[in-house]
Amino acid sequence: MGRRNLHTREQQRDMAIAAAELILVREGIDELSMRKVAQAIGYTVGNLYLLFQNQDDLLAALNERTADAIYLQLRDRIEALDDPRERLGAMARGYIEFATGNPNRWRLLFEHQLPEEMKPRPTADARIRRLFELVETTLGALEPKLKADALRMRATTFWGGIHGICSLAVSGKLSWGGRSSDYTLYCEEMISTFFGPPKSRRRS
Amino acid sequence: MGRRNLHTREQQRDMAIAAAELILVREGIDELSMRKVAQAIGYTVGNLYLLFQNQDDLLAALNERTADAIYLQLRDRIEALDDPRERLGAMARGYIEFATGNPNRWRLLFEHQLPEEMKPRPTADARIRRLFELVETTLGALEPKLKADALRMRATTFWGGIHGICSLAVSGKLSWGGRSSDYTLYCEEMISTFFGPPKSRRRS
DNA sequence: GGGCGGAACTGATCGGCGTCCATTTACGGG
DNA sequence: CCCGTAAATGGACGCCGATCAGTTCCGCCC
Repeated sequence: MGRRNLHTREQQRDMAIAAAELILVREGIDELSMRKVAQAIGYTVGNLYLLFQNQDDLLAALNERTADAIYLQLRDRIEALDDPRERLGAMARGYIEFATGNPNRWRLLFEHQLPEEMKPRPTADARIRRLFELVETTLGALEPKLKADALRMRATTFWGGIHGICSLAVSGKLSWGGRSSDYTLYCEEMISTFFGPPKSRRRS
Repeated sequence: MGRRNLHTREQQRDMAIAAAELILVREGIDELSMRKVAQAIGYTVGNLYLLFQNQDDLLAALNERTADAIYLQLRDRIEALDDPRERLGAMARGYIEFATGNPNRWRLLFEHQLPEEMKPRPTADARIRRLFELVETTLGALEPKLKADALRMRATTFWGGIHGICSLAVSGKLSWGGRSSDYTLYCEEMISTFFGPPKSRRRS
């Protein structure tokens, strides 16, 4: 076969990323190969390299989707909430739920190191920064007395802590320190430690 | 060549693990292959499979060494300290310093997922549990009023938070929330949040 | 409408990988 | 001295990421 023109370049890119995401979710990171992606979208391997620079380029594009998905999920969780304290809790819970509910996507985003030469990916970094700024803004509403530097520091530390819970939960290593697998409990403990006990304590 | 008897099985295992660690540190995870390890110790690839069940088995053995190294480093850091608060701080700083100083070894230990069928590795899990219990014991000395369950919970949450700082630092993603690359600052913030300001505040 | 330039896509190829196993080597007991 | 057997080899297999000369056919121009 030669020229087909069934899909535009952009359509093919989208198809490839979606197919890669499906393979990632269903079969795991190790099973995600360029050959499988190519076969899934009905093209050859060589053609994939006209759409992406290399495999890591495809993975980076996939990671952008994941970052968007997390951002949107957190945004949905907080849009009906007014209290900053509740917002931070909802965001933390949403983050952990995404990580434990989509471990492969989460791991690829945060634990797969891209080679050095691909570092300058402004769009990808911007997606994560947007996610982080959501935390920083909400935290700023809760503790308005903090200066910009202190606020950034506090937000980073807090979110790093939540991120650590996710990291251990996803890799199944939280159980090393006990038996409980309800990661939300650790999340609540982290929130309480940073921001004190919840305002309205439910009975029992 | 056939039978050589230059080294015992156990010696060959140790040589292979040491060689793998060297490659891991010098060249990174992606460059760590069975073929390179075999060549480094002067044997063939096939012989490696008489020493290890497969590549993940070798990596698991390597990870045990890393866990030991972290444990010993933390133990060294705290043996001259009496105050539990200072001990926790020293452990957290030691953990972060190990992670940022040995990123490849740290990543292999915590971010490389072994396949399901290798899950029952009692020795490996015990090494990590020993490390965690060091935290839990020290925390118990600082907050003796906590019951066992609450203590475990608090220790897990605290260490998860420190672990998250490490995770973001190692993957270079802490800078997403700012510019500071002094990970120890986040560490101090986390400690202060959990245990209050340091007892003896140095001037300035 | 016909032909042709070039875009679109293929598929064979390369080197490297993890894994396996039939074969070869040489040590040590008889 | 010789032979059984443990020790180690090396080549084979199927998969991987990546490359690129070659093939096909769309659409423009005359």
